[in-house]
Amino acid sequence: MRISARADYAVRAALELAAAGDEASLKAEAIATAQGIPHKFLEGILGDLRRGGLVVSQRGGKGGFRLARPADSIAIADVIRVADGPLVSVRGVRPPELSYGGPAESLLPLWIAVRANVRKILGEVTLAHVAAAKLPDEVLSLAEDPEAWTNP
Amino acid sequence: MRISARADYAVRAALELAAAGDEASLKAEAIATAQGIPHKFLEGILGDLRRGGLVVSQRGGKGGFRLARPADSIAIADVIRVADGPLVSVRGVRPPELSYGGPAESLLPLWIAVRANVRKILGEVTLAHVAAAKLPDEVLSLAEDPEAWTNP
DNA sequence: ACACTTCCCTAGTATTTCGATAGGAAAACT
DNA sequence: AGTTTTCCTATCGAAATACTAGGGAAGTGT
Repeated sequence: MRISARADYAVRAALELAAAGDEASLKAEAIATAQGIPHKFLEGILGDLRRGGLVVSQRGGKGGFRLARPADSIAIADVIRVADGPLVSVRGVRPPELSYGGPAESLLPLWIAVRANVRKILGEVTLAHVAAAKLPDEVLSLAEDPEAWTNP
Repeated sequence: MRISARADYAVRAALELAAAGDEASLKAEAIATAQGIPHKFLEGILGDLRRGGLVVSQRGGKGGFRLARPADSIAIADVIRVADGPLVSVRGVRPPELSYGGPAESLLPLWIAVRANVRKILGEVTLAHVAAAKLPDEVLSLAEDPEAWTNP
């Protein structure tokens, strides 16, 4: 279960914009160096965010990008979906489109349960939450369990 | 956030073995046709499961594969880890090895929370649960919510 | 008008994943 | 001995991922 570089970069770029304020605009290059993201790659990702309606852009000397909506109205899940497609997929397809036979039949409800659990977190946490380092309590309590940080 | 073909296939193969009983053994070819998995690709995956100590193999005419331990002692998470590496990774690395700067600092605890939530499900559900189509109640109640099946 | 900046678009490359195929050695059964 | 099946290696191609390069379009400042 892996989160792609695209998704990670998209969220981090959106967080830089959220931290800059809903009015201010940042240049792609500034975001790239601030977050250590290859800047031409980031340009493509920002294009997706723009086409997805999450950011607006401005060309020219005083140009750059800024959020299209307030940071507390954009969930992390929104950013990932626009940049990277479905939040959770199995072999590239969404769980409801899968079909399993024989003893694997109950695998589908299992993937659905996993997806529901991921959605519950990423659909609720917004850019404003993360940028301000104030995660909701339920999320924080999950992350604070020392066992959650152990490796295997 | 994607579950790879390797992981999906590995779990389904393990489920076929679990359904066959802890004693019986199945040939790779039989598992491949039962689950519609490319059989040479599956051979490689079964090799990983063997090296990971989850299955044992036997060559020759009456050969095949069987589970190395009872099906109710093998979690879905165990199978995925052996076949596909870490359960959850960001850009290919495990969350604890990541480091974020600036407004993205709280992204790490967020990924940790997501991972903890995924673990809670996949670490608890065993091959026996799924093969018998009897998921634990907490998991079932997540999967039964109609909203969990909607697409976006 | 002109230069400069920054976004925007297309194309190209390297690596990995997924899947198919192939050849052959080792172990077990009939 | 001969068949079966795992096991190991190797390769190949298509697609996706993670970038890189170059140039055109839109905006700003002088």
